[in-house]
Amino acid sequence: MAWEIQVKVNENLYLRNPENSELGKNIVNHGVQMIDQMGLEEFTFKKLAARLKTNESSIYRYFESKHRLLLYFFEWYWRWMDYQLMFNTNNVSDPIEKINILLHVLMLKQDNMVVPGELMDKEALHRIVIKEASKTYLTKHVTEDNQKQFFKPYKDFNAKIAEIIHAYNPDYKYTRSLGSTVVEMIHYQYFFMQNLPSLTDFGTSKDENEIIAFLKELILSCKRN
Amino acid sequence: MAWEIQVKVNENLYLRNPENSELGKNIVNHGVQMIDQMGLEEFTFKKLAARLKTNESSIYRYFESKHRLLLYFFEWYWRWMDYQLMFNTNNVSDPIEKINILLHVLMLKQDNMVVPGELMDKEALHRIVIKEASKTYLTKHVTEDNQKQFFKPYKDFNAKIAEIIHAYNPDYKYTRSLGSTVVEMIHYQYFFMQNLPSLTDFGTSKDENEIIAFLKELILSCKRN
DNA sequence: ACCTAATCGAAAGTATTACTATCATCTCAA
DNA sequence: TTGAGATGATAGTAATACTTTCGATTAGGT
Repeated sequence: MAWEIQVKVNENLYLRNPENSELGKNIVNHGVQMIDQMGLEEFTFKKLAARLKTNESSIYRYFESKHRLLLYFFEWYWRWMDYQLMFNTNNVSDPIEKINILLHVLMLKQDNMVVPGELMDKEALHRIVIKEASKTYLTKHVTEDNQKQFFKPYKDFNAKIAEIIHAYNPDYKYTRSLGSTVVEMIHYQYFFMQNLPSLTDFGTSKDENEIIAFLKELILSCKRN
Repeated sequence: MAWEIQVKVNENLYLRNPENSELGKNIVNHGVQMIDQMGLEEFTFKKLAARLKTNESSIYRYFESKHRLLLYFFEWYWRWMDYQLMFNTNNVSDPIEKINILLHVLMLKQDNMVVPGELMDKEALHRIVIKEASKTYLTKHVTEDNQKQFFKPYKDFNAKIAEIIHAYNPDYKYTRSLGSTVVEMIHYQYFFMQNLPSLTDFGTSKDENEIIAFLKELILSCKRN
């Protein structure tokens, strides 16, 4: 093929690069499927090994723990998101249109860049990020993991949101906090809408577009007139 | 004493009411301390039993699992918050002042109602809620737990926030979602400020009052002029 | 074709967790 | 004084989250 886009993940997250072997690719792809289906707590390397008809120890040769595998997905997701945002906002100069695109990218409602040969199930990954991502940093070793740069893609993505908000609203003081609010809330409002609907205004419609509308209005209305 | 205020927790959360015995009270009070100090994942009933110089099995007679104990704290916290909000907004009619009080209550910066004989460490509990609360509902059995009404106090508190927002801004369509955004974000922004500061605008000052200012402005600016 | 290193799978082992079950003791209220 | 309820000690279970060892297979370089 004439070109290729590759998501490059922090090397410290794995022991052996899963991209470089069939087994590695299977671990990642089936890992996403399984965590999506059974939830992070039920998921074990033993079960994954059984599904791949291999041995637990083989998986441990790629990832030193379940937590690192989750961090791998988390990194992968935000690097991919970063690319999607860059791609979809290319040649767009209107700040409001950029905000609009941002929200659609975050909700996985953009035109997906199809990468040839790419096996990662983006929808399953998106569901994992919604439900499990906060478990990557709500731990007692956040600081350590942060020093190892495991949250860098997430923080970089946030910085880009802050920039977009700044372009729309240069006098606003809380661009970073509003940015992280939007990212977290696009996931939480979705989760609440599905599971604890009275915490949202979308319990009846269960329409993701309403979440986008809510957050868009939230960002736009922060501008003083 | 002439009066007493008691936080009443859903009976399905415990096997034996911990309020009714010394051991029960110790489980609850030392449980809060330990989870605060070592984090939820490190905390076990065995360690708690060792600290109380009792046996694991005795603790299991009060709470059928660690998760239920966490839910107990979560319920307790939101019922107590509910009382604090009611108490502190009593006789206040100005909507903006109510919003202000709400944010200070949520940040534990209100005048604390001191309940005589009350042992629960509110500051430790508050830290637990910041760091561990989302783990109560980001599970595969949310729906079950929700049916058992375990999230009722949290949802009730949210409904009150929605009312307060509505009183200030009657035309606003997203009162519930904005309410849950504010509650979640007062905790997340605090956590980010301490642990992943680049996700906020408060990394340098580390000042909780700035979080309150950010959220206050966020709520107030949603009103159309 | 041959050697070597890397990779893999199988099996077993370890420490810990999250419980459950049994039983003896202790206390306190009728 | 009797007996119900609460407690404490011990033991046991199934599962998790790994680690270690070892032998077989495979792949790459000369």
